[in-house]
Amino acid sequence: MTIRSLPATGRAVAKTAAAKAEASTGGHVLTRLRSDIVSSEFKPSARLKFAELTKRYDVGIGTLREALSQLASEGFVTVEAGKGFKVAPVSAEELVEITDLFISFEKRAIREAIAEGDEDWEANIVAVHHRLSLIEGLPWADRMERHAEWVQRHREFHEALVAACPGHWLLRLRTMMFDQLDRYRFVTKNASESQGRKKFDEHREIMLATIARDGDKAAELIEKHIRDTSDRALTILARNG
Amino acid sequence: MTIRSLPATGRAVAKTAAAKAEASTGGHVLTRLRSDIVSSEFKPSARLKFAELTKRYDVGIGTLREALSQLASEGFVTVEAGKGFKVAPVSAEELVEITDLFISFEKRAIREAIAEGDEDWEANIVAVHHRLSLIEGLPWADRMERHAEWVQRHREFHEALVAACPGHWLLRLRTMMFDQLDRYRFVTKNASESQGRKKFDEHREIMLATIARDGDKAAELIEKHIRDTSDRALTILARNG
DNA sequence: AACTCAAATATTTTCGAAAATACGACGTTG
DNA sequence: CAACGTCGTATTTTCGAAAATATTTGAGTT
Repeated sequence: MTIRSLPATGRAVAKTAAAKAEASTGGHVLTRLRSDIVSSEFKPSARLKFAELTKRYDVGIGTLREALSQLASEGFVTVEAGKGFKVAPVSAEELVEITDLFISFEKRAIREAIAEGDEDWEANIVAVHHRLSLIEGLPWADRMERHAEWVQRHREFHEALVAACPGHWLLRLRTMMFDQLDRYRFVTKNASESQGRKKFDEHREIMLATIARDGDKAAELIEKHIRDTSDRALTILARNG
Repeated sequence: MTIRSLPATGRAVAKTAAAKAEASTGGHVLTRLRSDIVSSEFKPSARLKFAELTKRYDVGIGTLREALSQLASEGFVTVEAGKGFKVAPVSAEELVEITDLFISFEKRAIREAIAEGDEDWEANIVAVHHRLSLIEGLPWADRMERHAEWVQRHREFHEALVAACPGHWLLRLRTMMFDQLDRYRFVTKNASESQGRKKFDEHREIMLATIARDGDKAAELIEKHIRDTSDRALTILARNG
């Protein structure tokens, strides 16, 4: 076998769970399907018919079914025996609950990460935050252009913060809630420039508090940060009915 | 539409999620597979080959694959693309973490249930507790004979306690952790008669505190109750290596 | 019109054959 | 003999035809 590639930068980070899933076509369709639900390509409560989906993603029925049942256990779709799959509905109540759960997990996880994290953990946070800030610091038009990339880097940033937390299940549940929040965050994507600037500052402050190993401050900043976004999603949701 | 059936007893409880899953053969094999993992029929870290499983459960490969991927997102099995499925390993660390998470969910859920629960909720708790006590009050030999039934009724009892909690995600995560704990509880099934008597008493006390709407007391009793079982599992786990 | 029932249609669910991939055995080479 | 590549076997992964199930349509009845 030939050498696959020289690690260009020093980014010796293990492949993420998401990247691993992408290896197989089944994992790929799972990712695409979830992304299409998050981006409301498939509207809440819409039926997901195999006939349509096989054409759209060009995969077999079996593969699709596997992806859909996984999304069902993740909570993105509902399934009723004999009646097929539907996109899970969204509601203000659910957003409130998911937000509360996510915040409680994230706060606990970051405290533990701060207590346990080593120098690599710290360095990775700085690196990933930098990547995020490269997009967030852009002129507003460019920033919006690269929204999809921003979502990815934002996720990586929050993941890096808690990566040193030793509780695997805590991280797992945290990620589950983060994924659910994505659905609601999506409605806030057309934010104002001032909102964008605010996020930029918040991320830097969170990063600094974490590096300074100030668990209380980091937890408090994160709570504000998350709740603020959720509150905006909530008002948008209320406006649309 | 004709009357479907006269509710023979007063048990007007909605069909449980588990019962719904059993409707399809896919749901059935999922349940059996999970149960076989919980009961250590398949040992932790053991490979799960399709050839073997199709014979054992007499279902097609596709159906099995679907069940296995769901168990993967529930955390009972692990999956590596191209290498198939394995039973998830168990460890003392994991037991400690799962116990902590479950207790935090259960305590929060029961407080909310006590705040929100109506008379039907109360009545159901009394009924389900009675069904549980019918087995727990049996002479020890008979009690052990019906262990599988006990597991089911024990689950129903704890589910009934928190059923009035309005947070769907909280209940969902709670159930996830409860299911995981089942794997570890299994090693404690050969308990002594005195242990059995203790559980019998604890369940009655929890039931009474809940009916009396004493959230603090109920939460405290539950924490002790759960932690006690986990601690015993922990010592057994340590003894076996 | 309102209701029932059966046939026709639409959709899901199951299954295992076929393709793709991983793994081990074995000979070859440096 | 260790490292490498090749072939054969074991296993997983994908796919869509066929069976099972749900839904709609429409003719017949009250």
